[in-house]
Amino acid sequence: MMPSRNQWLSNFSEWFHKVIFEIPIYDTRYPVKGTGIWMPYGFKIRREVLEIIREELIKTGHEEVLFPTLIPEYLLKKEGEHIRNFEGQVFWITYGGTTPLDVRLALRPTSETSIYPMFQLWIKGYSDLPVKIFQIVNVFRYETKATKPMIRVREITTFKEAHTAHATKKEAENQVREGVEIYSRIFEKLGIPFVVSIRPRWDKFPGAEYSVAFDTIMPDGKVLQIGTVHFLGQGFARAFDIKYMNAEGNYEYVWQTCYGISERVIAALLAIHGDDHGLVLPSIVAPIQVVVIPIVYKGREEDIIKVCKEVREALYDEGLRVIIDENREETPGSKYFKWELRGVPIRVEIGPRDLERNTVVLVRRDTLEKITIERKYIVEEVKKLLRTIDSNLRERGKSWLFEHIFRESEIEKAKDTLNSKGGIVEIPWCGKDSCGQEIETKMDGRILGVPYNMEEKPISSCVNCKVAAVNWVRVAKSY
RNA sequence: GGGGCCGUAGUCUAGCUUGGUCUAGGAUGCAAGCCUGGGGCGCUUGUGAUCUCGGGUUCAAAUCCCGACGGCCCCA
Repeated sequence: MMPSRNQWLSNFSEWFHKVIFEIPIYDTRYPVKGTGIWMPYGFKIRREVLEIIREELIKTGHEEVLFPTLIPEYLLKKEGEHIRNFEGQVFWITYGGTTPLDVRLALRPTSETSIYPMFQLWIKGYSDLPVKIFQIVNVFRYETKATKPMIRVREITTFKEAHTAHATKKEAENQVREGVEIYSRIFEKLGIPFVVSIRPRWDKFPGAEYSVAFDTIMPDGKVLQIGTVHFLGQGFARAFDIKYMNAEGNYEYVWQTCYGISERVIAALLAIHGDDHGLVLPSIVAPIQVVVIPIVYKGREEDIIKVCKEVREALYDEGLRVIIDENREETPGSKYFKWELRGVPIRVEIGPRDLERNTVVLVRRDTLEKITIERKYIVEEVKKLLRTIDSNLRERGKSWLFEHIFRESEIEKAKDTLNSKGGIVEIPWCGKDSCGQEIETKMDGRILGVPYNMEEKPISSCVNCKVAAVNWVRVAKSY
């Protein structure tokens, strides 16, 4: 029996709330708008995700650091475009105890303006470059729209931001490409399908020359931005006077990039693989990869528990995260629901029938398919099945995404498609900002940007102005 | 930025329009016991809400009014 996806599909918001509350993963009842508590199970998933992110960054030469949360007002205001876009959403500390502060302190909305003054001190010569650092911190944004757990929050608890500085423009542009590759690998590992777009000028990161963004499609058809990579050029370097001495003995501004991922990636991870029974977790991030459930009948308790423990040991010795749910007060059926809700990839059932035949029953979470195997093959079978489940999830995620990307060459049809099917609609675009913004209004959607790394160009004309189109552009309803 | 809706045990919810019958009903959860045990079993008993907070109207407020806080939706 394949698990249904009716509620997941038609009432995603409710599904998401219910799942994160009941497991629990994240408690939204804390009385400050837009904040929440990572509960133990959620925290474990978060930690596994962060480990993947760390690993990919460290592997590519990034070093982890930690900057202060507070930014003095004069630093936050150094880069004009940056502050103009953020000032509406900055939380300010204006008092120290009962004393009004002479210099107001901002709770960082992002860390460029706290990190780059230090770059100015650290970078003197060519040999100090490139700098590639990252930190995983909380940042604060006074969101005025309705908040949503993990997706739109006022305290972003899990903000991984990488910052780099380079001697040449070319190097920095290569770094943007590396950033995109790193993020692609991370999402691939998590089985999260994505598209990469170059954000339109009016939607780039404030202070950047251009921004590349990763988007995924949620069950309700709305698009969620799950990662961004920004080419900063020399704008911040000029504002913060970050210079190095080149071979000719002249000072030159560095070229910079930055890129970020937040807990939205966790929201996407939970959402994309889920179904009406709850979460379905890829084994790489599952806090529990295998749960052993004894089917205990009177008089056979000890035998069954003994075999369960042997199975647990065997799997544990292979480095798997495995537990036995020994609770005697709860029926097996109730346990099935409990662990399915939590997305445990494999359930092992062992009852009297299995004892007699030296078998065990494996149940895979993604399809709920039951497989009876000989007990002696448990380790190989479980490992194999975990790989199968992971790749199945990844493929299902990709199919979901591709099934929700449409192409239209006429604006009314594009709007209809977007409204009826959701997802992403690709349309031919002349490339002009004014046309782009008219398209957003006419389609009642948001332009995600033009596809990153897509060679193919449209042959038809711009959906809005009918001038020859230069690019496909992606439009979607977004979070 | 503009407009609208909502807030009752841990959770979901009835009651609010037409103030009094509410000592606030139900489900779920939780606790204890019996019974079960290969898909949320059943039964018994118990537990839990100064009706989000503050102010106002009234003889009387969960119910009407104002504000704050929190949640949700729509439009730009």
